[in-house]
Amino acid sequence: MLDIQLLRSDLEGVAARLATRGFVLDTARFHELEVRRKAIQMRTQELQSRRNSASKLIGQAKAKGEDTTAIMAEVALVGDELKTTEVQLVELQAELQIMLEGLPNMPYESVPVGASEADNQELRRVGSAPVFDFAVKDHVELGEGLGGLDFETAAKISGARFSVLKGGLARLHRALAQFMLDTHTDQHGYTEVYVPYLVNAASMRGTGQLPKFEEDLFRVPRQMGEGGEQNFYLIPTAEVPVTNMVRDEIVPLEQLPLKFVAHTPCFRSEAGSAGRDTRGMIRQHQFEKVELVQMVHPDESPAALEQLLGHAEMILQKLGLHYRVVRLCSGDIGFSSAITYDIEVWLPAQDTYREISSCSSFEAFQARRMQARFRNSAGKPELLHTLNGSGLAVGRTLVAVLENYQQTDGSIVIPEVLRPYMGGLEKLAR
RNA sequence: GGAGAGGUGGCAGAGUGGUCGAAUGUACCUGACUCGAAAUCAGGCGUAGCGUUAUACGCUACCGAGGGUUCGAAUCCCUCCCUCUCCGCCA
Repeated sequence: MLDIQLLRSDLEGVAARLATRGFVLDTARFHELEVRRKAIQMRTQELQSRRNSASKLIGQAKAKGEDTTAIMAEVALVGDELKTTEVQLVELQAELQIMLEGLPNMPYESVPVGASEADNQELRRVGSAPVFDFAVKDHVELGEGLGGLDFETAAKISGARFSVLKGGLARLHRALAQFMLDTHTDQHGYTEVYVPYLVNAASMRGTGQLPKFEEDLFRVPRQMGEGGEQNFYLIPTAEVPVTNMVRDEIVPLEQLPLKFVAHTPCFRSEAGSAGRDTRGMIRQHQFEKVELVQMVHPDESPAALEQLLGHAEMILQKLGLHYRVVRLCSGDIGFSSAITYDIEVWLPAQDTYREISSCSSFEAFQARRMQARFRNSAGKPELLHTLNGSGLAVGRTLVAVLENYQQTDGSIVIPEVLRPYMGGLEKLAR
């Protein structure tokens, strides 16, 4: 959520910055709502003030045993008008709130202006693509050849966009997650957290998935007492539960920065992506991710994003995988993001780079929604900055390892850093 | 699933229809005393919105959440959520 004060003081400036990401801010409507809100709020508060002082007088008069009919008749009139204006005020503020929650974050100045993926900026390539002297297979062929990847059984159990892993492949998948967690906790200073996979609507609202993107989520209806109904949502990323740990909190200054890492499953309905990446494990309804989350002092967030990006990159470097870092353009960054770097890993079978991590700074956008604050050096509560990034998407990393470490006979050489997690095994073969 | 207790400022904890944004204690800040500290004494000390661009002033809202009664609600009524204790069941 953007700061409403900023919209009030520099509406055109905000509109201009949102325009760079293809969002049209209805400035006339905002202005109109604000004018009405201001008038009604002032009137309401004036009436409340009169009612309060009159009520106080009634109390005093009654204590002395005096007659109060005249003043009570007067305050009744105030009460009648107040009933109307209070309702109007609530409605107006709700309208403003809906409008405000529908506004995406403003991109940083450094974010290249562009309309789509095609305008993203490649920053660097790290490592080099492996050279094969045979026809490479993709991860589906490799996995099925090893007898460890089974989409048919997954389809029977659940449906499309699910997978079953078996044997060495299942273990390799687990090894990757363990390796990532250990690296981030031991070497990068993150605290591991275990969090709920079902969260309430307030948490989804806090990180920006709700109200706008409900169709991307799996909703789990839940009967509450006396016909009440309240939904749980399956998390689409650990970002949601982990970032919401600080919702409605005031963190002491000396505890900053907070750095958390969590390994969780992620659930996405993939509405609107029918027909995209239907083959293999690239785009699933359920996948595992190791997520890095930081809550930092506002002054520190640009540097923290660079560090966080480096932490994610380190995993690929240790795994010996070739990748590139891309700065997303204004038209391609996510709703809540002010700046996003994607890490794209080389997939030889597709002869292309595919996203394996997305690292973003949200500035105070999420913190404002969540009322996540810290106590600054003046002792006053101030909004935190939140950041997160995948470190990394486990399923896609498995795909990358399979494809990049394949041998001519269809076996897979296990990257050295993973071998301790594989009982010393050096190679996956049928 | 059953029974009971409870949710109030950073923390503890009083308040059961009006003078309560809220006693008191504690923590914290300032000052006095002191060479300095401790102890003691005095004062201050919630969040947010609006007027208003303003750490100053005024007004408004906030006592788990939402609704209701009332001229007036932390306090009374209704619904829900959460926490704790005991019993039952259970990975």
